[in-house]
Amino acid sequence: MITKPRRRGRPPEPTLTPKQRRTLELIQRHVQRQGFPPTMQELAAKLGIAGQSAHDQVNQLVRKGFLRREAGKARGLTVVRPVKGDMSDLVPIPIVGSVAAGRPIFAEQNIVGELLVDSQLTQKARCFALKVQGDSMTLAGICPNDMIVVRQQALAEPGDVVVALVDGDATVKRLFIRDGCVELRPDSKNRKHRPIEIGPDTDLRIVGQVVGVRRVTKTTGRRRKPPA
Amino acid sequence: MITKPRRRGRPPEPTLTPKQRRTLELIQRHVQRQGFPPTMQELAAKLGIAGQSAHDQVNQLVRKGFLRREAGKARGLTVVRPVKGDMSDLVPIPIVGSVAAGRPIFAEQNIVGELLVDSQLTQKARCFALKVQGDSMTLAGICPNDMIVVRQQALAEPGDVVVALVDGDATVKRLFIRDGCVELRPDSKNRKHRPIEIGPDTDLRIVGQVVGVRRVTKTTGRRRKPPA
DNA sequence: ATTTAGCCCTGATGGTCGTCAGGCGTTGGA
DNA sequence: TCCAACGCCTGACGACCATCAGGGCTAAAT
Repeated sequence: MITKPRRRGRPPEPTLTPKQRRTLELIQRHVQRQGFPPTMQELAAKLGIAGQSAHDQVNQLVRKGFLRREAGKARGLTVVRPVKGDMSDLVPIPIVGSVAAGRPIFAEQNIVGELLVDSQLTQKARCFALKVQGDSMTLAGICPNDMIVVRQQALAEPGDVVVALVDGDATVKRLFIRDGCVELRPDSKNRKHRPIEIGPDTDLRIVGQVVGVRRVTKTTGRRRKPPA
Repeated sequence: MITKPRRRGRPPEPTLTPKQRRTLELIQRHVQRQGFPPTMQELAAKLGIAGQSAHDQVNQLVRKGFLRREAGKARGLTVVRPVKGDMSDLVPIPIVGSVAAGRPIFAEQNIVGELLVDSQLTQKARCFALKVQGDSMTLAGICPNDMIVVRQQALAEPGDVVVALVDGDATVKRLFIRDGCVELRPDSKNRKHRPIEIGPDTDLRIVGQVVGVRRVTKTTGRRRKPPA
């Protein structure tokens, strides 16, 4: 038999209260969206309560083992045990018609639509979507008519699949460095594609790195139950 | 022909300088280990430079598109483009001999060894390792003699695989709630294991949630080239 | 009725943090 | 040789932030 201390008064909640769950979800979302935890007052503002109340709330979550706090530090929270539920979050990125030298990619006239992608993919970076034209990167899983998600950046590292402007023409290629020279290599069985070597006279501008691919596989007219 | 503005003076670095790379790596590691980005002075301290210098450094990384900053906010950094390299990081957790009622799990005498696990797994939570005894959870991928990594916590949600003390005896089971009653169910083809229903008189204490499994598959005496 | 948990508040305090302003030395193109 | 990029510094300022102290209300258990 286990001796029970015969406590008086209201017993502690054995689970997360709705308020606590809400708080935890908010912190989680903040970390996912912003990349860092909220401060007590940011949290309080979003919850519509006072700073100290948020502090109290967080204390409970720490006590129950959902959060860890680095005492005294700004934003010193870590989500130790994520609460269940779909935290995914879609953000729109522009679909650009073409990438060419001279005109900025994000120019109004150049945007032909919008694509919703998971915010995890873009990570707050400037991104855009682009339709693939050639078959030079099929081995890298990038096929004609695919939509690729490109993170805008002027720098890339060897091995990265990039969108680049070579003397004004846009291409998708894998970037390498050989003998101190930049080289853009295709990833394709099609032998007509050859590596492009960038000499000192060539004008190379890296537009961005491919961070995602979106493909809509063609379906026949029939619906449901395709032959197995 | 592209008109060159004929700039004078030293041109900007087109890549990450070693210092910048080091700074970026440090920030990345901080985010991974602590769950939130460092402050300017924390960064400065680790780099061995002044706060403002760290600020300058971060500015460059922002300019080059590796970081994003939430201006004016404490720890307002986000790593937009992770730098390559293995950021994995092993932390030791204690291997406990047994889990029983009465004595604390982490008591010195109870620790029979150490296990190195990826810090991503533990996420700064209190964890320990435990050797599996029965075959009641084989369908959940937990076999006899496996080492399981357990995150210590007194609360769990339906569907979680937990380590629990039922009237003083430790078991690994999957937790469910039926008719408002807690139920611990085995995941095994072995019919001798039956669900345990927790009545109001049963003393249930949840020790922790199983977050990982470690198994060393037995090998024969021979080395290399086992029969295929 | 008493006690305690959960939730929320105000006000104050002191340290932390981002940022501004300005300066120094080195280095590498033009 | 001149200029600009880079890396680094000191000092100061104001806003932000975690935390303390103390209190109030309601609900649930003894």
